[in-house]
Amino acid sequence: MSLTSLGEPLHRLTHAYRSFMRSAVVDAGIGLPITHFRVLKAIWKRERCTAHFIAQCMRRDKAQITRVLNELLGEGLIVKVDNPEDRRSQLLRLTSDGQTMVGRMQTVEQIAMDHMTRHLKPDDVDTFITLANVMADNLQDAAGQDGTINTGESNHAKTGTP
Amino acid sequence: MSLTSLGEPLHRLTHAYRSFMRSAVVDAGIGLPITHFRVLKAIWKRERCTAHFIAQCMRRDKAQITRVLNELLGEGLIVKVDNPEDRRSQLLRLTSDGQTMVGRMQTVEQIAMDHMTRHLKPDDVDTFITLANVMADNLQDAAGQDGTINTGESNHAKTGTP
DNA sequence: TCCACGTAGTTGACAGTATCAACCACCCAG
DNA sequence: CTGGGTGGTTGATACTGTCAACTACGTGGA
Repeated sequence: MSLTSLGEPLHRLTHAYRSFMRSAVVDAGIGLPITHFRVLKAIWKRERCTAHFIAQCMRRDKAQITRVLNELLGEGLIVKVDNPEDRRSQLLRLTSDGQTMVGRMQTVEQIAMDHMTRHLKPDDVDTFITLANVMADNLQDAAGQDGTINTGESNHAKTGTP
Repeated sequence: MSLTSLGEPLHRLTHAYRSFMRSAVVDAGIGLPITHFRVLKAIWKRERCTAHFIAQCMRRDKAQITRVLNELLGEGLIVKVDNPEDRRSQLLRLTSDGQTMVGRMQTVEQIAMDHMTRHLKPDDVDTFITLANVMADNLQDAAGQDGTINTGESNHAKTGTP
């Protein structure tokens, strides 16, 4: 039965993670969905961040990004400022509320990570991350052949802070 | 900052996997969402399977399971038969169409797995599965405790499939 | 210059996934 | 029989993901 035994553990882990994060976030009195936080974090990490960049690095539809950004805007967590290099786009920046929010969310995420990796050695966590990235690259590579996204760079969003 | 870098690779892999599977399924001319397949597979694997069992083993809300089952029923992929041991529930069984569908879907899933684990040693895949299961267990353990998350450990009913 | 084409972002529509709460029918212990 | 627990259904709602059409702007070539 080991044929398909990769998908199920992956679903299980993802579901457990999302579920844990969601309730932890609610417990912390934060009314922010996970995706919103991820977008917020991307803006926080990236100076000169545009909606396009977020859509690319998260491999999400730009439509979804637009909507998330509008909600973050409505919550006063970010602002858009004109991009002097391209009038079609705006640069995204955190407000001070946004910065505070990132801090709070990261605390929550840290707690989740601590629970998640309990009894695991840092080495194991590292291995996991590496394997996950390799697999994601493999899949995106394979999907790319079918005529999907291919904008210049190949896949190494190694979570760096450029 | 590498402490919190577990969530992103996980999201990335999950998204890539779901995305790949979705389009592969569509390419194969199968109009069945992933969740439906997972439920179907659970029924296929489990003799004497009930909705409750599926909800438990997938950790999903029973409401969602009900709806998925109704759609599978509508597609003629499963049937419900009275459970002689409990008149509240019905046993779920695949029709021959359902069996065929499981076969087709598994072919697709196998292709996804092959792509996903390209360049990886079987050992690596094994390690990944083990780590994913440990983390999922950790999170479910932690979520099992109530609200405020701050316990050592007192409960470790691994409920596991080794 | 002007045009055609590409790109950044927006909007609408919809499918799929997840969760909560109320509810019915049944099971079981007392 | 009665009351509390359980399996399943239904309604409501929110989150996530995707496609297509559209606006406004950027760029390269005639």
